[in-house]
Amino acid sequence: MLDPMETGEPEEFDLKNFLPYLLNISGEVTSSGFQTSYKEEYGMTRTQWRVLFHLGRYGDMTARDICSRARTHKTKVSRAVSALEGMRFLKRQKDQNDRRFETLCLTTDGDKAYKALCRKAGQFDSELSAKFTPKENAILRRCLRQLADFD
Amino acid sequence: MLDPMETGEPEEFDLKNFLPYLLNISGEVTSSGFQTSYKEEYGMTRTQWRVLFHLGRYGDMTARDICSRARTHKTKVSRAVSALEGMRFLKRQKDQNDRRFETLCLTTDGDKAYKALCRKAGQFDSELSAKFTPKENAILRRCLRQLADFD
DNA sequence: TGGTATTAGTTGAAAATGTAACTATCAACG
DNA sequence: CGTTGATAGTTACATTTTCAACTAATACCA
Repeated sequence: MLDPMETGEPEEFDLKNFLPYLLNISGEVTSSGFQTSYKEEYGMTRTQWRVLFHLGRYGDMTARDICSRARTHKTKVSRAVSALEGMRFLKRQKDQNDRRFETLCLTTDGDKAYKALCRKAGQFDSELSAKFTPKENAILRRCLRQLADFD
Repeated sequence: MLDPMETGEPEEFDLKNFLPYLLNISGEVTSSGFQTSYKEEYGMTRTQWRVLFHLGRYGDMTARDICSRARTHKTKVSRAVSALEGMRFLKRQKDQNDRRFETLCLTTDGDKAYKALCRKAGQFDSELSAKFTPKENAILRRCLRQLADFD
Protein backbone atom coordinates (compact mmCIF):
# COMPACT_ATOMS: atom_id res chain seq x y z
CA MET A 1 0.00 0.00 0.00
CA LEU A 2 2.96 2.32 -0.44
CA ASP A 3 2.44 5.12 -2.86
CA PRO A 4 5.50 6.28 -4.77
CA MET A 5 3.71 9.51 -5.67
CA GLU A 6 3.43 10.47 -2.04
CA THR A 7 4.65 14.03 -1.92
CA GLY A 8 4.57 14.47 1.79
CA GLU A 9 0.94 15.54 1.60
CA PRO A 10 -0.26 16.48 5.08
CA GLU A 11 -2.97 14.01 6.03
CA GLU A 12 -5.02 16.68 7.75
CA PHE A 13 -8.29 15.84 6.06
CA ASP A 14 -10.73 14.37 8.49
CA LEU A 15 -13.76 12.61 7.15
CA LYS A 16 -15.70 13.15 10.35
CA ASN A 17 -15.48 16.89 9.86
CA PHE A 18 -16.16 16.95 6.14
CA LEU A 19 -19.32 18.99 5.83
CA PRO A 20 -21.13 17.21 2.97
CA TYR A 21 -20.53 13.90 4.71
CA LEU A 22 -21.57 15.21 8.12
CA LEU A 23 -24.69 16.79 6.69
CA ASN A 24 -25.72 13.62 4.91
CA ILE A 25 -25.18 11.38 7.89
CA SER A 26 -26.91 13.66 10.36
CA GLY A 27 -29.71 14.19 7.86
CA GLU A 28 -30.19 10.45 7.44
CA VAL A 29 -30.05 9.77 11.14
CA THR A 30 -32.55 12.45 12.08
CA SER A 31 -34.87 11.87 9.13
CA SER A 32 -35.10 8.13 9.45
CA GLY A 33 -36.32 8.51 12.99
CA PHE A 34 -38.98 11.00 12.03
CA GLN A 35 -39.92 9.26 8.80
CA THR A 36 -41.58 6.34 10.57
CA SER A 37 -44.32 8.68 11.77
CA TYR A 38 -45.59 9.43 8.28
CA LYS A 39 -44.43 6.32 6.50
CA GLU A 40 -46.39 3.92 8.69
CA GLU A 41 -49.43 6.10 9.15
CA TYR A 42 -49.78 7.65 5.70
CA GLY A 43 -47.55 5.56 3.47
CA MET A 44 -45.73 8.69 2.45
CA THR A 45 -42.18 9.08 1.16
CA ARG A 46 -39.81 11.83 2.15
CA THR A 47 -40.40 13.69 -1.09
CA GLN A 48 -44.15 13.45 -0.69
CA TRP A 49 -43.77 14.81 2.82
CA ARG A 50 -41.86 17.73 1.42
CA VAL A 51 -44.51 18.58 -1.11
CA LEU A 52 -47.29 18.26 1.45
CA PHE A 53 -45.47 20.53 3.85
CA HIS A 54 -44.71 23.17 1.28
CA LEU A 55 -48.36 23.43 0.33
CA GLY A 56 -49.51 23.22 3.93
CA ARG A 57 -47.06 25.75 5.22
CA TYR A 58 -46.78 28.26 2.42
CA GLY A 59 -50.09 27.87 0.62
CA ASP A 60 -51.00 26.93 -2.94
CA MET A 61 -48.20 27.00 -5.47
CA THR A 62 -47.02 25.29 -8.63
CA ALA A 63 -44.72 22.30 -8.84
CA ARG A 64 -42.06 24.60 -10.16
CA ASP A 65 -42.26 26.73 -7.03
CA ILE A 66 -41.78 23.67 -4.87
CA CYS A 67 -38.79 22.63 -6.94
CA SER A 68 -37.03 25.91 -6.46
CA ARG A 69 -37.99 26.39 -2.82
CA ALA A 70 -37.07 22.86 -1.78
CA ARG A 71 -34.15 22.49 -4.22
CA THR A 72 -35.72 19.29 -5.44
CA HIS A 73 -35.65 17.97 -8.98
CA LYS A 74 -38.82 18.34 -10.99
CA THR A 75 -39.22 14.63 -11.68
CA LYS A 76 -39.20 13.91 -7.97
CA VAL A 77 -41.79 16.58 -7.37
CA SER A 78 -43.87 15.48 -10.34
CA ARG A 79 -44.13 11.94 -9.04
CA ALA A 80 -44.77 13.05 -5.50
CA VAL A 81 -47.60 15.27 -6.72
CA SER A 82 -49.15 12.38 -8.63
CA ALA A 83 -48.96 10.16 -5.57
CA LEU A 84 -50.46 12.79 -3.27
CA GLU A 85 -53.19 13.36 -5.84
CA GLY A 86 -53.88 9.62 -5.78
CA MET A 87 -54.19 9.76 -2.00
CA ARG A 88 -56.65 12.65 -2.43
CA PHE A 89 -54.36 14.94 -0.50
CA LEU A 90 -54.12 17.59 -3.20
CA LYS A 91 -55.77 18.84 -6.36
CA ARG A 92 -54.40 20.49 -9.45
CA GLN A 93 -55.82 23.52 -11.15
CA LYS A 94 -54.65 24.69 -14.56
CA ASP A 95 -53.71 28.32 -14.73
CA GLN A 96 -56.04 29.95 -17.26
CA ASN A 97 -53.55 32.61 -18.28
CA ASP A 98 -50.65 30.24 -18.82
CA ARG A 99 -51.85 26.71 -19.25
CA ARG A 100 -48.40 25.20 -18.71
CA PHE A 101 -48.76 25.89 -15.00
CA GLU A 102 -50.97 24.09 -12.59
CA THR A 103 -51.57 25.39 -9.13
CA LEU A 104 -51.51 22.73 -6.46
CA CYS A 105 -53.70 22.99 -3.40
CA LEU A 106 -54.35 20.66 -0.49
CA THR A 107 -57.72 19.01 -0.06
CA THR A 108 -59.41 18.88 3.31
CA ASP A 109 -57.83 15.47 3.89
CA GLY A 110 -54.46 16.77 2.82
CA ASP A 111 -54.71 19.68 5.17
CA LYS A 112 -55.75 17.39 7.98
CA ALA A 113 -52.73 15.17 7.36
CA TYR A 114 -50.50 18.21 7.21
CA LYS A 115 -51.74 19.55 10.50
CA ALA A 116 -51.35 16.20 12.23
CA LEU A 117 -47.82 15.74 10.90
CA CYS A 118 -47.07 19.33 11.72
CA ARG A 119 -47.60 18.65 15.38
CA LYS A 120 -45.32 15.62 15.23
CA ALA A 121 -42.69 17.59 13.38
CA GLY A 122 -42.79 20.37 15.91
CA GLN A 123 -42.39 17.95 18.73
CA PHE A 124 -39.60 16.10 16.97
CA ASP A 125 -37.73 19.30 16.29
CA SER A 126 -38.07 20.33 19.92
CA GLU A 127 -36.45 17.10 20.99
CA LEU A 128 -33.56 17.71 18.63
CA SER A 129 -33.22 21.32 19.72
CA ALA A 130 -33.02 20.23 23.33
CA LYS A 131 -29.58 18.83 22.63
CA PHE A 132 -28.19 22.33 22.14
CA THR A 133 -28.20 25.75 23.71
CA PRO A 134 -30.38 28.47 22.17
CA LYS A 135 -27.29 30.12 20.78
CA GLU A 136 -26.02 26.90 19.24
CA ASN A 137 -29.44 26.27 17.75
CA ALA A 138 -29.50 29.69 16.21
CA ILE A 139 -26.03 29.34 14.72
CA LEU A 140 -26.67 25.81 13.53
CA ARG A 141 -29.84 26.74 11.69
CA ARG A 142 -28.42 29.89 10.24
CA CYS A 143 -25.42 28.01 8.87
CA LEU A 144 -27.64 25.31 7.44
CA ARG A 145 -29.94 27.80 5.77
CA GLN A 146 -26.93 29.43 4.20
CA LEU A 147 -25.54 26.12 2.96
CA ALA A 148 -28.95 25.23 1.56
CA ASP A 149 -29.03 28.54 -0.32
CA PHE A 150 -32.14 29.59 1.57
CA ASP A 151 -33.21 33.16 2.36
CA MET B 1 -39.39 34.52 1.02
CA LEU B 2 -42.90 35.10 2.17
CA ASP B 3 -43.69 35.01 5.82
CA PRO B 4 -46.12 32.62 7.45
CA MET B 5 -49.64 33.07 6.29
CA GLU B 6 -51.59 34.67 9.07
CA THR B 7 -54.88 33.13 8.07
CA GLY B 8 -56.02 32.53 11.59
CA GLU B 9 -54.38 29.18 12.32
CA PRO B 10 -51.68 29.23 14.98
CA GLU B 11 -48.87 28.34 12.63
CA GLU B 12 -45.77 28.17 14.76
CA PHE B 13 -44.01 25.39 12.86
CA ASP B 14 -41.54 26.61 10.25
CA LEU B 15 -40.40 24.18 7.61
CA LYS B 16 -37.29 26.19 6.83
CA ASN B 17 -36.07 25.70 10.37
CA PHE B 18 -37.02 22.05 10.71
CA LEU B 19 -33.74 20.32 11.37
CA PRO B 20 -34.20 17.04 9.43
CA TYR B 21 -35.40 19.00 6.42
CA LEU B 22 -32.62 21.56 6.66
CA LEU B 23 -29.99 18.85 7.04
CA ASN B 24 -31.26 16.95 4.03
CA ILE B 25 -31.44 19.96 1.78
CA SER B 26 -28.06 21.35 2.78
CA GLY B 27 -26.60 17.87 2.47
CA GLU B 28 -27.99 17.44 -1.01
CA VAL B 29 -26.90 20.89 -2.14
CA THR B 30 -23.35 20.54 -0.86
CA SER B 31 -22.93 16.92 -1.89
CA SER B 32 -24.25 17.25 -5.40
CA GLY B 33 -21.67 19.90 -6.11
CA PHE B 34 -18.84 17.77 -4.82
CA GLN B 35 -20.20 14.53 -6.23
CA THR B 36 -19.45 15.50 -9.82
CA SER B 37 -15.73 15.27 -9.06
CA TYR B 38 -15.83 11.54 -8.32
CA LYS B 39 -18.85 10.61 -10.38
CA GLU B 40 -17.47 11.83 -13.68
CA GLU B 41 -13.89 10.81 -13.07
CA TYR B 42 -14.33 7.51 -11.28
CA GLY B 43 -17.97 6.56 -11.85
CA MET B 44 -18.43 6.30 -8.12
CA THR B 45 -21.62 6.65 -6.09
CA ARG B 46 -21.88 8.46 -2.79
CA THR B 47 -21.88 5.20 -0.86
CA GLN B 48 -18.83 3.97 -2.71
CA TRP B 49 -17.12 7.23 -1.92
CA ARG B 50 -17.91 6.68 1.74
CA VAL B 51 -16.40 3.22 1.79
CA LEU B 52 -13.32 4.35 -0.08
CA PHE B 53 -12.78 7.22 2.33
CA HIS B 54 -13.24 5.12 5.42
CA LEU B 55 -10.58 2.69 4.28
CA GLY B 56 -8.32 5.46 3.02
CA ARG B 57 -8.61 7.59 6.10
CA TYR B 58 -8.84 5.07 8.90
CA GLY B 59 -7.10 2.03 7.45
CA ASP B 60 -8.20 -1.54 6.83
CA MET B 61 -11.43 -2.61 8.47
CA THR B 62 -14.41 -4.89 7.94
CA ALA B 63 -17.68 -3.96 6.27
CA ARG B 64 -19.30 -4.11 9.66
CA ASP B 65 -16.94 -1.46 10.97
CA ILE B 66 -17.82 0.82 8.09
CA CYS B 67 -21.52 0.27 8.75
CA SER B 68 -21.27 1.35 12.35
CA ARG B 69 -18.84 4.20 11.76
CA ALA B 70 -20.76 5.66 8.83
CA ARG B 71 -24.22 4.73 10.11
CA THR B 72 -24.88 3.08 6.80
CA HIS B 73 -26.95 -0.03 6.24
CA LYS B 74 -25.04 -3.23 5.58
CA THR B 75 -26.66 -3.87 2.20
CA LYS B 76 -25.51 -0.49 0.96
CA VAL B 77 -22.00 -1.18 2.17
CA SER B 78 -22.02 -4.70 0.78
CA ARG B 79 -22.89 -3.50 -2.71
CA ALA B 80 -20.44 -0.63 -2.54
CA VAL B 81 -17.68 -3.04 -1.55
CA SER B 82 -18.49 -5.32 -4.47
CA ALA B 83 -18.44 -2.38 -6.86
CA LEU B 84 -15.13 -1.07 -5.53
CA GLU B 85 -13.71 -4.57 -5.76
CA GLY B 86 -14.84 -4.67 -9.39
CA MET B 87 -13.00 -1.41 -10.00
CA ARG B 88 -9.92 -2.97 -8.39
CA PHE B 89 -9.94 -0.31 -5.70
CA LEU B 90 -10.03 -2.75 -2.80
CA LYS B 91 -9.40 -6.38 -1.87
CA ARG B 92 -11.02 -8.64 0.69
CA GLN B 93 -9.19 -10.92 3.05
CA LYS B 94 -10.97 -13.53 5.11
CA ASP B 95 -10.13 -13.45 8.78
CA GLN B 96 -8.53 -16.79 9.62
CA ASN B 97 -9.74 -16.78 13.21
CA ASP B 98 -13.36 -15.93 12.41
CA ARG B 99 -14.19 -16.63 8.82
CA ARG B 100 -17.37 -14.60 8.91
CA PHE B 101 -15.29 -11.44 8.78
CA GLU B 102 -13.38 -10.12 5.86
CA THR B 103 -10.93 -7.32 6.20
CA LEU B 104 -11.10 -4.77 3.42
CA CYS B 105 -8.02 -2.96 2.22
CA LEU B 106 -7.38 -0.53 -0.60
CA THR B 107 -5.25 -1.52 -3.55
CA THR B 108 -2.60 0.80 -4.93
CA ASP B 109 -5.17 2.13 -7.39
CA GLY B 110 -7.70 2.58 -4.63
CA ASP B 111 -5.25 4.47 -2.51
CA LYS B 112 -4.31 6.64 -5.43
CA ALA B 113 -7.96 7.48 -6.06
CA TYR B 114 -8.42 8.18 -2.37
CA LYS B 115 -5.50 10.56 -2.23
CA ALA B 116 -6.63 12.41 -5.33
CA LEU B 117 -10.17 12.75 -4.05
CA CYS B 118 -8.86 13.69 -0.65
CA ARG B 119 -7.23 16.77 -2.05
CA LYS B 120 -10.46 17.76 -3.79
CA ALA B 121 -12.46 17.13 -0.64
CA GLY B 122 -10.11 19.24 1.46
CA GLN B 123 -10.36 22.06 -1.01
CA PHE B 124 -14.12 21.76 -1.23
CA ASP B 125 -14.49 21.81 2.51
CA SER B 126 -12.30 24.88 2.75
CA GLU B 127 -14.59 26.69 0.36
CA LEU B 128 -17.59 25.79 2.46
CA SER B 129 -15.84 26.75 5.67
CA ALA B 130 -15.01 30.14 4.24
CA LYS B 131 -18.69 31.04 4.50
CA PHE B 132 -18.48 31.05 8.28
CA THR B 133 -16.35 32.31 11.12
CA PRO B 134 -14.04 29.83 12.91
CA LYS B 135 -16.39 29.84 15.87
CA GLU B 136 -19.43 29.14 13.70
CA ASN B 137 -17.56 26.36 11.96
CA ALA B 138 -16.67 24.78 15.26
CA ILE B 139 -20.21 24.95 16.58
CA LEU B 140 -21.71 23.76 13.30
CA ARG B 141 -19.50 20.71 13.13
CA ARG B 142 -19.88 19.89 16.77
CA CYS B 143 -23.67 20.01 16.51
CA LEU B 144 -23.62 17.88 13.38
CA ARG B 145 -21.37 15.28 14.95
CA GLN B 146 -23.73 15.09 17.87
CA LEU B 147 -26.78 14.71 15.63
CA ALA B 148 -24.99 12.03 13.67
CA ASP B 149 -24.25 10.17 16.90
CA PHE B 150 -20.52 10.47 16.30
CA ASP B 151 -17.84 10.43 18.99
C1' DT C 1 -47.34 35.61 -39.26
C1' DG C 2 -43.79 31.74 -38.67
C1' DG C 3 -39.72 29.81 -36.83
C1' DT C 4 -36.95 29.07 -32.82
C1' DA C 5 -36.08 28.96 -28.03
C1' DT C 6 -37.91 28.49 -23.22
C1' DT C 7 -40.52 26.73 -19.78
C1' DA C 8 -43.83 23.44 -17.02
C1' DG C 9 -44.47 19.14 -16.41
C1' DT C 10 -44.44 13.92 -17.71
C1' DT C 11 -42.59 9.43 -18.87
C1' DG C 12 -39.50 5.23 -19.62
C1' DA C 13 -35.45 2.93 -18.63
C1' DA C 14 -31.52 2.40 -15.75
C1' DA C 15 -29.45 2.92 -11.38
C1' DA C 16 -29.65 3.12 -6.45
C1' DT C 17 -31.88 2.09 -2.20
C1' DG C 18 -34.87 -0.31 1.38
C1' DT C 19 -36.69 -4.52 3.33
C1' DA C 20 -36.79 -9.05 4.36
C1' DA C 21 -35.19 -13.38 3.87
C1' DC C 22 -31.25 -16.01 3.10
C1' DT C 23 -26.24 -18.51 3.72
C1' DA C 24 -22.38 -19.38 6.36
C1' DT C 25 -19.79 -19.17 10.48
C1' DC C 26 -19.22 -19.11 15.26
C1' DA C 27 -20.59 -19.06 20.41
C1' DA C 28 -23.08 -20.82 24.38
C1' DC C 29 -24.99 -24.28 26.87
C1' DG C 30 -27.30 -28.72 27.70
C1' DC D 1 -21.61 -33.67 20.32
C1' DG D 2 -26.22 -31.17 19.03
C1' DT D 3 -29.32 -27.60 19.42
C1' DT D 4 -30.25 -22.80 19.70
C1' DG D 5 -29.12 -18.17 18.92
C1' DA D 6 -26.24 -14.51 17.38
C1' DT D 7 -23.35 -12.29 13.82
C1' DA D 8 -21.11 -11.01 8.98
C1' DG D 9 -22.37 -10.58 4.79
C1' DT D 10 -25.24 -11.57 0.39
C1' DT D 11 -29.25 -11.75 -2.51
C1' DA D 12 -34.04 -11.15 -4.32
C1' DC D 13 -37.66 -8.20 -4.88
C1' DA D 14 -40.11 -3.84 -4.48
C1' DT D 15 -39.76 0.99 -4.19
C1' DT D 16 -37.50 5.27 -5.14
C1' DT D 17 -34.43 8.15 -7.61
C1' DT D 18 -31.83 9.64 -11.59
C1' DC D 19 -31.14 10.79 -16.41
C1' DA D 20 -32.49 11.65 -20.78
C1' DA D 21 -35.90 12.29 -23.84
C1' DC D 22 -40.51 13.76 -24.58
C1' DT D 23 -45.22 16.74 -24.95
C1' DA D 24 -47.54 20.90 -24.65
C1' DA D 25 -47.86 25.74 -24.05
C1' DT D 26 -45.79 30.23 -24.29
C1' DA D 27 -42.21 33.87 -25.43
C1' DC D 28 -39.22 36.08 -28.50
C1' DC D 29 -38.14 38.10 -32.65
C1' DA D 30 -37.38 38.57 -37.62
